[in-house]
Amino acid sequence: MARIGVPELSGDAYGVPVSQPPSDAATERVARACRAMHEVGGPMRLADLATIAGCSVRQVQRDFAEVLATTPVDYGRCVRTDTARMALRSTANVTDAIYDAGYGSVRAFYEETARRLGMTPSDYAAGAPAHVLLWSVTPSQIGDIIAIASPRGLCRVVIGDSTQLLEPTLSEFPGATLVRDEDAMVDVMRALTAIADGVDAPDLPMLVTGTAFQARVWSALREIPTGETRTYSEVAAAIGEPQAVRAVANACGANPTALAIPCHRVIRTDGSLGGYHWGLEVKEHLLTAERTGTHTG
DNA sequence: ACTGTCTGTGCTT
DNA sequence: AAGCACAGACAGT
Repeated sequence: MARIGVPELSGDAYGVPVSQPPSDAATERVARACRAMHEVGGPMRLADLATIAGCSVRQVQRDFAEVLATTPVDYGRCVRTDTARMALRSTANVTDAIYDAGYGSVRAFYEETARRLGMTPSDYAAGAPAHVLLWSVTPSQIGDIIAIASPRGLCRVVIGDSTQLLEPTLSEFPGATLVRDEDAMVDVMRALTAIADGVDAPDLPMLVTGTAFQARVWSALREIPTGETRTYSEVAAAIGEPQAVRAVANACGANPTALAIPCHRVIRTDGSLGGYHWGLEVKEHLLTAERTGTHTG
């Protein structure tokens, strides 16, 4: 039976397919390239991005694949749809907003955003190449953990009472064939329960999609080490948008893969917990477990 | 391990 | 036909 993840990268204590955290140099190059595209408001030529990043074209492509799990052009398109979305929110003139965002025609906007704006990340995942999605559920200290994955990575992780949550969670992927497969998912579930126990676990390969902004927030969250926390303001600053504190909080709340993207490690500046989609008791339990270090190795 | 060069494929104009 | 994005393979450090 197919295993989840990237077998050739496996080989740590959990036997879980590991995607190594990107290097600082790669993250920095990607950040520079992204900043440039945000200034332009859309995709840029690869050669220009390479100049800005200070490396070869090939390296830019590799960095984007590694850090953001996407390509430079695709990221640029996300930026452009984000730009259009903002513009549409603040103006009544649809046509001007679409042209200002960098689309050559209203039709081009609808052709591109029909796939992006109109779709939730879950819908996108269901329509992605992997039409067969595997799922599993396991009990843990913080409640049942339900995980759904494609062969390319985790798509969804939810926490709670499986008798209540299972049906609606699986229903989020109406276009996919969902197969319960404990065998293929065993290592993934082991890693997720480790995180639930407050134990450090390797990064899991993920196949999630969101807006360009959400992608930046989520990759920033993955860099918070086990046992540490950041404030919403700190995360906003880390992605170069110090004023976007509320947007960061929203992106945390939209995290499709609980635990794997550790949004529970983001708290308020005053030290209070802030919010958590799966219940504040769960967030508190996770942070306490991580802080007291149940680390077994 | 990280990076650049070369190369083939596929898409768009 | 030309230009471009992309990713695999390979070599240099």
